[in-house]
Amino acid sequence: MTNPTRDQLLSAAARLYGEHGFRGTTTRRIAEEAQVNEVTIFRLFGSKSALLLEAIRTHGTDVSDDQLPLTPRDPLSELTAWSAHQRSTLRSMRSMIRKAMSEFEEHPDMPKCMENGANTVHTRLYRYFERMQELNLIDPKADVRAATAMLLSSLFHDAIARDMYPDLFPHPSSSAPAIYSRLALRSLGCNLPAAARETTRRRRAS
Amino acid sequence: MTNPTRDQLLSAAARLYGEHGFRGTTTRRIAEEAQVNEVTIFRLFGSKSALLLEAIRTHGTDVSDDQLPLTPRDPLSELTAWSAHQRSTLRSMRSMIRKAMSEFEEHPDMPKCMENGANTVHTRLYRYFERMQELNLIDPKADVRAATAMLLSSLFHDAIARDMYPDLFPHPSSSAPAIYSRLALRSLGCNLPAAARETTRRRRAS
DNA sequence: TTTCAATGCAAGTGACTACTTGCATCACAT
DNA sequence: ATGTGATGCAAGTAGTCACTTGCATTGAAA
Repeated sequence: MTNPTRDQLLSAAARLYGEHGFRGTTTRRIAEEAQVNEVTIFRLFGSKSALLLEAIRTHGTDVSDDQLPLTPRDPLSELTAWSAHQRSTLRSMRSMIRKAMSEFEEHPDMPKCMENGANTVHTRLYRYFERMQELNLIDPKADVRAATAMLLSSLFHDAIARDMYPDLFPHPSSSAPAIYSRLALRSLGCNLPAAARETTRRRRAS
Repeated sequence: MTNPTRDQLLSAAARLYGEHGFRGTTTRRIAEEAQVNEVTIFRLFGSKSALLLEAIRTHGTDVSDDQLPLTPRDPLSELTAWSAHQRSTLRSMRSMIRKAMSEFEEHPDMPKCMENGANTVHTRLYRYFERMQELNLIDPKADVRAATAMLLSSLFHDAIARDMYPDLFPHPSSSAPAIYSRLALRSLGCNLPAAARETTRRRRAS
């Protein structure tokens, strides 16, 4: 059952939360943004908190359509595409993520709303690397869990902090997912087919 | 010239900022924490903003004593020690960092206060890897800038987010700096002396 | 002792905030 | 036409907040 007023309020709240955080997202602001009367917020949600919590739940667990195949065939390009996609998603949500993290102590429910999304992404990548290990595409002794963490940390940090500290990240920005993916695979001792390896080398020469 | 009232206010403000952010750090709270009268804030600093800005400047650029040598001798252990130290520093500042990042749009000065610290750390690590490259300790073609970014992102993310999403990071926490360092060196194609490599393998078997 | 600077105390100002209340309007279903 | 639910409007409540003002106190220096 769709209710346009509810939806308007939820998306307005989510957007404003990303801009102003919990305290700075006032009920007056939300009402204006959603073009409804302020009292409607309390009629529909009971309180500002309840509205914001539901807004983050709705908009904060947007686990994007996953593109990592179950069976790795061309790891570098698969991983690059997936990384680019994840970074883009995180980037589009960066303000909200920053706010939720910031308010961990005062509103622990906020980052909590995003935990499922984060764990899902982590599990997907971890499985992919495990599968690669089973197929002997990487060093059997490689620390797959650590590489997973490292690649995700790079994507995450790039997504949420590049606009603040641009010099800390690889340039151009569009190449960063490929760069991180290559490094991650390399740290895993990835044995690429000779053809794929030749391609990689040529690209790096240019 | 030291002024105890000023110092008290600055450190109270910095601490409270880490807990409550800009808006949630009220002048009344600061005064109470510092055990001074609220009006003193305006006498000494003119406004809440000015106090908070100076507090973050004072407490937010704590670039810890650097332990990376100019000439790499034992990269894995040097890097591990350095990483552990950086992570510890970041961890101790994590609430403040989260707040400052969160408030980038509304108070861009806050993350700005930390930029020098971040760039300094980045430059140190980058130089270390470059030096390694000059000494032929790593692949001459390795992307040193990318590996720098990747290791720092891992340390950063671990420091500021482990308490929120513990399952995303390597365990035990105390081993994470070593794990990240190993991966980073590996991604750079680090040629460790045979003895050092043997040691590493034994440790992983246990 | 007097003076002066630093700080405390108390009251206040004007603006903001989440939320409530009572009445009115509108659109849809019966 | 009537009834009902959803929403708007307007006013209000009680509390919070950064900041100001006037007077008082304290400690150090001359």
